[in-house]
Amino acid sequence: MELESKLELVCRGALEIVTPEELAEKIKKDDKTAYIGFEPSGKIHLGHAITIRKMMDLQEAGFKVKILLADLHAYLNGKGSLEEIKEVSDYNIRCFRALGLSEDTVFVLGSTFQTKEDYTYKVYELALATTLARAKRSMAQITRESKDHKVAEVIYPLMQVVDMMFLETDLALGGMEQRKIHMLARENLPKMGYEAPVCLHTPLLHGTDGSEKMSSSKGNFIAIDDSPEAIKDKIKKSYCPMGRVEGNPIIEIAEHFIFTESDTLLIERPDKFGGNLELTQEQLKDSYEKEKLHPLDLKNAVARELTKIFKVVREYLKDN
RNA sequence: CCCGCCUUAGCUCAAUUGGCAGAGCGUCGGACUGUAGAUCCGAAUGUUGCUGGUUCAAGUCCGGCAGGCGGGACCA
Repeated sequence: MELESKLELVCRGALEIVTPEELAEKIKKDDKTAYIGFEPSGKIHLGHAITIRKMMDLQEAGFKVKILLADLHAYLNGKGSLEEIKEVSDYNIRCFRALGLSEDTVFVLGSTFQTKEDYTYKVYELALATTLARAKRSMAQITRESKDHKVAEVIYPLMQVVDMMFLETDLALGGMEQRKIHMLARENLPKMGYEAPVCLHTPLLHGTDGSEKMSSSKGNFIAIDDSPEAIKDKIKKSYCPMGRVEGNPIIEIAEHFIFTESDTLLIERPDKFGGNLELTQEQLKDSYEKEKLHPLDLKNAVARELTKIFKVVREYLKDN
């Protein structure tokens, strides 16, 4: 693949790359590794899927992909006992594979290396270099909601920074909520003798309730293995203001999952509402904004396509 | 280690001298919209942190334990 097209592929849909210049250099390397970490979660949803798809782009561009099942991080974030978390992580690996990552994807369970002596010393070293305020700030969008803040909360970002070093990361991928931790990494890894990774941030998907972020804890997600009925039901219940494209979860789903696979979306609607339409992404946004496309018609079309797109995922998970 | 205050619905908090455990938010359902939301109705929700006691009767009083917050003490 040409360098230019690799770059284009990697950057497609990214909200931010720190920095594009460094990426252009990294991408020339023969051996290059991209990493992302996930706290094991009971449900893998569309938000996760956006980053996994980006990882697939990176694989195509020649990156070796490492997925961290951050069991200790989940533990530090109060998600349950280590044993429960490990169990969920096996399910998560199946989900990630189902989404289409290649066979040579490396899955790493965090606790297998995060308790090693040299790792621990690096965490301490970073702990000494990082102010409390900075560590807390980096966790603002990640920490489980609670007013009783635990020390665990500030250990978490430090470990994440050290992870990048131990996983020999050239590129760290994450949603925008990861950016403050990533910046902490870029600032401090060089001080510890490790070249800072390029950071690539994907947009966050709004929750089906219209809130800032889709997250399993808030129950405002569509899971990648939701049944067609559940998908339809959740989309029907979703926040979707007439004429408003900005922050509209249904429009976002169309953008990220439908128009990435096909150029147009078929809107089926009764003749009395204008009959069927076939729209490109631009046309869809335009008609929606002008209120020429009704939210319900949009929802029906999105639910139909989303069900189709995730059929292979549901089937993979049934058989594996 | 000691002292004080706190712990009630998913969340924030009420509950008189001990007398049927409530509200707001959220959730769910209905109405209204050709979606959702907003709005208007309606409903559900509890081992009152755990435990022992006093009492006809304990969220409330007494003891113990746990967790949280604040202070004190210890620092040869």
